[in-house]
Amino acid sequence: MIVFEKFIMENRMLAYEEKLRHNDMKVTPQRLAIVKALEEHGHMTIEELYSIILKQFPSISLATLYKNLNSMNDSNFTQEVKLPNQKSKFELTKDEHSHLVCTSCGKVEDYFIDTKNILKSAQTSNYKNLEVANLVFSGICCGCQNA
Amino acid sequence: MIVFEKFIMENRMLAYEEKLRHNDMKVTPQRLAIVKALEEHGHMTIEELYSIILKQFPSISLATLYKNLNSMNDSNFTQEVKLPNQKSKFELTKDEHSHLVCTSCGKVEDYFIDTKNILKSAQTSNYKNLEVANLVFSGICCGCQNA
DNA sequence: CTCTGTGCAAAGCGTTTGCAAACGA
DNA sequence: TCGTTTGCAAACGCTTTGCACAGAG
Repeated sequence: MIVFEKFIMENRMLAYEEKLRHNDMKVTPQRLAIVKALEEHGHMTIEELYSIILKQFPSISLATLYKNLNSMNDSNFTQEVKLPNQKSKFELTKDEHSHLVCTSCGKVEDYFIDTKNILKSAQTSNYKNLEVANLVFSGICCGCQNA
Repeated sequence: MIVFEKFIMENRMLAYEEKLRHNDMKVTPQRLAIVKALEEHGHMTIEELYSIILKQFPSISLATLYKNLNSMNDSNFTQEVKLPNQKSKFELTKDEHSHLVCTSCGKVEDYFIDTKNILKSAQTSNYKNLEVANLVFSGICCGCQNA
């Protein structure tokens, strides 16, 4: 089973390498480390990313991290998630989804909800073609509620 | 009619003064200018606010603006609105509402939508008491569509 | 071989802080 | 009068830039 999951993960990383090349970005170890960290940890602030990657690349510079995040954001490979009362976090771009945020521990979770109806109900006389819904729901997660 | 509207506005400003005092904030001309600008212009970035207020108070400093926005945010008198692909804007705190954003001109509009059902539908096994929904809808506003 | 990416140091920019003087209550 | 606020200047922290070298394709 563990072997199987490892296989899945390796495959996913290969797909990311492909995607990087398709976006005219070279596949460097540093870049892969960023992708892998985001893949493993989900939503991360720049500092969190930096401290994780620093373990693998003690010589990596913040400038490199910023440059990479910027180019990856530009090519829509990654995305910034703006959150209330928190620093922005970054995630690998996936299908459109919403976010659940714990106001106690700050953790962010993806939530796939169909936004078509919500978008439709938000149409006004001034906006007839709303296309993107950026939804963030806040509350206390079960972990924090039990503690 | 114009007299009437002026009366309404003056009344509103008096209410803001009250609210400021209730939050242990002194009513200074600078503070009132910030409130008035937000009341008149709706959603403003710090730079927009600064350039407007500078016309009334050529000597106001950015530090004053920041200090005031911070204290007013802390007492929930104003609120920061985080937007995709834009700098944050600030608004006077009103009843909970959502935002419509034009991806072309960047304008932000309040939209009062009932979030109870949306919140309910976003409950997961990990979040049973979602309380706040931060919704931003993006599209092209009619003004930009016609142009 | 060429062009992009990396790492470093410096610059840049937005925001905050410390302090003396001004001001609101 | 007393405590808060203002304006200035300096400090601060995060992000970007320029450049020489390293590395991917």
